[in-house]
Amino acid sequence: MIIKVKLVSALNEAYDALNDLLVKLFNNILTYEEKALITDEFKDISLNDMHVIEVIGLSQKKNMSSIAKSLEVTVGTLTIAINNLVKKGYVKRMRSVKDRRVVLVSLTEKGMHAYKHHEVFHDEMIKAIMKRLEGEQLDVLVKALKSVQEFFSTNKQI
Amino acid sequence: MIIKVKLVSALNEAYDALNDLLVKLFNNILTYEEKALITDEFKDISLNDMHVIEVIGLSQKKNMSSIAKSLEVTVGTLTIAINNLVKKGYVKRMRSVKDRRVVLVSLTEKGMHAYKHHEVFHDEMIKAIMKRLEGEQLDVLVKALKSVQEFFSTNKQI
DNA sequence: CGATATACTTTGATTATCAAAGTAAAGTTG
DNA sequence: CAACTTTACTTTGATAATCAAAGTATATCG
Repeated sequence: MIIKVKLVSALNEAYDALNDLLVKLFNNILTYEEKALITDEFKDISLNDMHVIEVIGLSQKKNMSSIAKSLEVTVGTLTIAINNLVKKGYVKRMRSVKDRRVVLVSLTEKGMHAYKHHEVFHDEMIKAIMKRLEGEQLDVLVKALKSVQEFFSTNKQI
Repeated sequence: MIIKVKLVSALNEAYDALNDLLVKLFNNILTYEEKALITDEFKDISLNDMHVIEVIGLSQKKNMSSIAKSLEVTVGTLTIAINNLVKKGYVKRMRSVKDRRVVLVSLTEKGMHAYKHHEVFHDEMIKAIMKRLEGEQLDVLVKALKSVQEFFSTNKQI
């Protein structure tokens, strides 16, 4: 009897802790990320802009459709975001020579700096997590997050 | 030598996995929540509206300033959100009799239904997460989330 | 009573977003 | 190969969320 009660209450504790943590985390991550990213050097771009920059990435030119898909916005919305980033000097636009309908987008030097700045933020967050976990706990966490992530990605379109 | 390389690469793997998972999870949870909440019954309110409803809560009347503070928006922004929710019948506005500058806000019947709907969503999400985790996974997840939360809340105002 | 503070609303501006219409290039087909 | 369809993107018009600053009404303090 007692054992059962104990088990249940441990589960309840985990339940409450999870609920509480998820709510708080969501609130904090966004405001933290915003404040961490929008420094004096990059004061003219929004968190949203930074996410566009993140998706464009350092490696190679990307077309509008694929960027829009990654960001889960319409191409029209992306056009406006890219207009802004071009105006501010973070991003270059080019027409593809192969297919002249296609617009190829890439980061300027300034855009790459912003990208690296963002990377540092992510890095610190991940390191902060890893520092606090010992040995196989890290493994367990990765597995746990994977299965949670699976749930969300498969149930995404309800 | 080999052992060291192995260790480092295991850590790197964990690092990459964590980074990837966190980014994906964050995006997916938001879209999942949005889709789960905005059903046929509550098709006229946004996720944002739902968060306002959540903060108002079931218990007692709240004034504008305290709600705005909880949501971390200006009172002006909240005024607009509340105008909408009143127009749609989710929320009631009253003047305090004690201090007639103060506006007291509470949920209508319809608002309470929406609140409960949201609660069910949270409950199902947490249960879905818990169901997928075995043994110590739950513990480690909670611990990891706690440390992340700590990281964010202590570093919040940069 | 008059000055100041507080609680809220309004206003004007900006940003993000979408759906739908528009434009231009590429592909298909009779 | 001319006409139609599809694709890739931009533009337009509308809406929502947001802020800072100005405005309004009430309360408090000296």
